[in-house]
Amino acid sequence: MPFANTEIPGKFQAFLAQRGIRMTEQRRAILNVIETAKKHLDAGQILRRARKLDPSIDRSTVYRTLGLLKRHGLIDELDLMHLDGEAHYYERKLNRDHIHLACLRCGRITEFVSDLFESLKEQVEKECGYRIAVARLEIGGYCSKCRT
Amino acid sequence: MPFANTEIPGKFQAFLAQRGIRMTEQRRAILNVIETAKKHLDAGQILRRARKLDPSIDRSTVYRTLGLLKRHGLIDELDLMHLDGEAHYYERKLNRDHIHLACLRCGRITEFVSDLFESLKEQVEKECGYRIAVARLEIGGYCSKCRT
DNA sequence: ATCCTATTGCGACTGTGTCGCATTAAGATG
DNA sequence: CATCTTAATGCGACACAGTCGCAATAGGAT
Ligand SMILES: [Mn+2]
Ligand SMILES: [Mn+2]
Ligand SMILES: [Zn+2]
Ligand SMILES: [Zn+2]
Repeated sequence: MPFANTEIPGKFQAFLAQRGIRMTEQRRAILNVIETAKKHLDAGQILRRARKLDPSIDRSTVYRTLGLLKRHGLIDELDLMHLDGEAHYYERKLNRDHIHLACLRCGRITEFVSDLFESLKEQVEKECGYRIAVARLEIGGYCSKCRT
Repeated sequence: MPFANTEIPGKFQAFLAQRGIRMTEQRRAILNVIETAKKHLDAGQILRRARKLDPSIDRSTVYRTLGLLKRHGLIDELDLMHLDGEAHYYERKLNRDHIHLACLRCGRITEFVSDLFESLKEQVEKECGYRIAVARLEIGGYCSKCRT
């Protein structure tokens, strides 16, 4: 469940328009689904929801759109420890990065923001000489309720 | 390229024996491949290398053994940004966790150890109440040679 | 040497993600 | 508004990772 939506929906569309990327009926539907999602969705779930807005949308269009959004840094792709199958999960990128914790017993997903994480990324950029585009910290473990 | 091998090969076998897990010809081959690997390998690569030691080994045995090693916390599973296909990569777990950086242009993989990373994990355990089993920090970006 | 059962190979299967190609429709232009 | 260019789509076929049930095999305890 990505963080409270403090963003105005429609941001994606504005961003892409500014870069001269063509807006289609299908893209509008997919962007809408992702922007308003209250949890992490995989490609199949995105497809099903988008089809409620535009029933003609094809699976491959979803994948192509996810590729587009990834390339432009608008969404992040997650494994969430592949607790159920091999699909990847997507969420819109917000101002601030966050960490994902997945409980290996109950499957609960927790999000966490940390200044230490920001410092760590800075350290990596400096000491490894990388310019970071995506930073994914995913943790598998046992939540307070499931700890033995 | 996992870090310099300061570990004695055979550790896996000893560990599993101690837990009363049956050792087979096939498992010995697979463990050997993983323990002596000098870079991150995917399941297909592990299979091909293991077959040189025991040609009868089947794909499913590799996957089952990887599952076993994951469950016992002996190996880590990585995406490495899925730079080439959807396969996952494996490496033996060492004393110290490390971060993976993947260059989105040249594909180079860099490993990095950081105390900040250790502190961050401690913070997460405390503040989120999780007992961490696996912590994966994977970064996609541009290495010093590829930065525009 | 015998026995129990965990592990294996096999084969068939599921599901994710990709791609080429003919068709459609965005949106720029006049 | 009609025309035109070309990016984007739907479709179908595909590649490939990973899983599973089942009968046969072999570890290793006795
Ligand atoms: Mn993955
Ligand atoms: Mn590594
Ligand atoms: Zn839990
Ligand atoms: Zn590079």
